[in-house]
Amino acid sequence: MAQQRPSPRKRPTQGRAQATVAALVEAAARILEQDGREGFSTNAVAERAGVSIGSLYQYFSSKEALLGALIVRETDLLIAEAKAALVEPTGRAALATLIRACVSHQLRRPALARLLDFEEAVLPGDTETARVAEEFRQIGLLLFSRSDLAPQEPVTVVTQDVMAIIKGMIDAAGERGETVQVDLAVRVERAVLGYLTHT
Amino acid sequence: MAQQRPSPRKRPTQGRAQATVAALVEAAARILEQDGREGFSTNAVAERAGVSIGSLYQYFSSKEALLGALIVRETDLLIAEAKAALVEPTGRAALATLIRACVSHQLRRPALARLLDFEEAVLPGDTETARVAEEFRQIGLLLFSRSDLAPQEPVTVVTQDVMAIIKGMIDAAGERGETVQVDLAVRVERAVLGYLTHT
DNA sequence: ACAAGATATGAGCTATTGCTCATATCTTCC
DNA sequence: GGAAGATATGAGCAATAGCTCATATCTTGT
Repeated sequence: MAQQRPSPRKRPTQGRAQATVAALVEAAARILEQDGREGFSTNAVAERAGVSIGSLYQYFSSKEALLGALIVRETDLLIAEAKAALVEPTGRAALATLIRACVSHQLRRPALARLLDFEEAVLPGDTETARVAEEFRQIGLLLFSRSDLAPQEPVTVVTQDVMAIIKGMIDAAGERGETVQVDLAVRVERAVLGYLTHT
Repeated sequence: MAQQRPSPRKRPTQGRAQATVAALVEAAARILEQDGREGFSTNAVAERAGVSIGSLYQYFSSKEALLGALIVRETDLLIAEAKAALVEPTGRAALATLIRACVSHQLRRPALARLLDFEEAVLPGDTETARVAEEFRQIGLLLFSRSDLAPQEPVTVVTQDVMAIIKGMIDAAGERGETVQVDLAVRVERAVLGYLTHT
């Protein structure tokens, strides 16, 4: 949606609007990171973005819509990284890539990622957030359907469990300020492989 | 604190206050379960508890204090169940017991447990909530210090990771409405043992 | 230069929030 | 019965929330 690119310099006016929208979404992210949900008011977001509340409501129908847009922005980022896993030759390599994507995504902005994880589960799913959630789920499903990972349970269950393990370990690590990506990735990988192969 | 018991029938007045406090805490739980954080207002809690806001503020210095009391109540429940793990003969049995405690605690009131997990991490830790958090952590530490679990990393790291795996899988399961405790416990156990033994 | 659409503004509305306090009602003991 | 403390009440305050709308400014094509 934001990725459409009409011939450049053609309608610079549109650029202004886009910049405003981007500023608002980023302001929302920063406020959530620094002050948490309780500080997340539309007035605060607008001020932080350097625009008026009027402008905020010109682009977002409600506070929730703004939060939804932020979730979509972040999840799209994660999906882009995670897709690299799909082209790996072996299931194991694919898993490692997926985990690295998740780890790097989470440790980039730990507080934000954690908060959005929670909020995503609570928010009444609008169409866009549902889309990205599903898209990410599909990547997992595809991965764990690979025969060389030999899951012992239905793929859907395995996918849910593995995603939960990854998310759980990563959230906790980010929460206590862990920053070394490799260490964390190695441990998560061990946990997931352990889950997949333990008899 | 609430567990003190002066000779019964001696000061029944105290009983009234205790009942009010309990009603308030339980009302808070129910509101959080049904309406989430956004519906969690002190006025709403008081009304649901069948008392006035005045009474609420007689026993809780702030909204956060009330939330803290709820967290303490729930964590104490979990700790009571989890302590059974400490007397198990083998490390593996202890692990299974701990996991079953967590699973049963989580599936009893899934929405509440999930929300409090998150809130506990965000809330400015007062003394009591810090106490229960530490008490629970100690149980984990004791468990994973057992030689027959043979961890490959520092115990503190193992404890954090395993707790995160348990919490992550269990939260996700509760969120999507899973209700079969045994199934879930088995899978969590496999994940944890896999993490502990995978080379 | 000008019309017209796109974009931005912010005072201000209504509703609700967390919380206080003066007052009232219980409960106990003499 | 009545004093005294414990407990309960709820109207209401200051602050803030989400959000609207009449108005202003900017941008572009002609």
